[in-house]
Amino acid sequence: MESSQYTKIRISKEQRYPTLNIKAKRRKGSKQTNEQRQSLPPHGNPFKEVSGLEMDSQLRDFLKGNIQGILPHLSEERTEDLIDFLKSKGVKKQRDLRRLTCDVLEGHLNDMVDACDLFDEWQKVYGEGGPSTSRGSGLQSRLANNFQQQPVPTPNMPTFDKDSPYMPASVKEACIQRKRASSSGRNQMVERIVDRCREVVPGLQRSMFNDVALSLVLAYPDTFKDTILVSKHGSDSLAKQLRDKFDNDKRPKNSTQMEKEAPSNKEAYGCIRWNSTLPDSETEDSQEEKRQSLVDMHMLSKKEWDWKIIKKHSEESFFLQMKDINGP
DNA sequence: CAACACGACTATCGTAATCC
DNA sequence: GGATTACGATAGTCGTGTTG
Repeated sequence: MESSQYTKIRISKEQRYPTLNIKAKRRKGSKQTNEQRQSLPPHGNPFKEVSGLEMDSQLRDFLKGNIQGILPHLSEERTEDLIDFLKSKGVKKQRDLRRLTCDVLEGHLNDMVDACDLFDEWQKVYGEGGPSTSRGSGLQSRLANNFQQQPVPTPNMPTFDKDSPYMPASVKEACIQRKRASSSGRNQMVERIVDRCREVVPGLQRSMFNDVALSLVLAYPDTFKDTILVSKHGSDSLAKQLRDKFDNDKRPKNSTQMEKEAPSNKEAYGCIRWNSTLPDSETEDSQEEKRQSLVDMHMLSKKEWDWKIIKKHSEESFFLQMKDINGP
């Protein structure tokens, strides 16, 4: 049941693109995706790295401002307490903040939402993609066991791991035990991830879920990787599941009401309510002449097409077109 | 070198399948 | 049986190779 559901959504690329060939695959490497084509704003770091931040007072000031910026409701006392906690976890530089998981933060704050907000913000700003200034630090080695493999963050997209509050308990357990996630757990996870992304990513596009899926598959291959591989990375099913959820959520909830409000397709195309009266300025012959001129134009090469005439005659011969569609 | 063909990919939508 | 999920068709864009 469960496996068949997963198999069902795995569409072979060869099935979908029967003419896929090696030559084309070779080109793939240099291909630019649609989202890459779009000129995304640079992922700037609002917290400019300050040299000498290792100094205690500077780091404290930075952390205080940063935390209060993300969690303005947090009291002075709790903020100071959190700063001490962060320092105890080996945070020596701003970028060390990216090493803290939701689980670790929630353990101290006892607040899932606050922990998640901090985690998301720090991942967004100091995500794994950037160069580390403290590789091999005590913190890193302490936190390294939290992941089988560090998830790959996508710029502007939140990062999800087994400790994320958006991960259902059953899926988290599956990740830990390196087992397949249950169908219901996986669906629940997909729903939560899509919700969260929609919440925090302005201008979210379905293609952005490819990286989220890839990130999870890389981190937890036993739990999420396709059993029947379509591509090398094996994240196609999960990516499609996320995209489909995103798509389906965009649809109107009350389809029956929408159907009542919207005209039927036939009516939308004017086939039922077509006004069969010939315009005053036109005759059957003039309509036929325009039709013939369009046919003649079609016989020519595209270079010779006169678009002004095509547009004009197409509009003016609307009566004849409708008559041909609807009959006399 | 422009025009064209083709492949890869995305977004959208209708609808079948499945879930609850 | 309604709601949700997933499949597949279609249209469109873009990059690259081929052709005249």
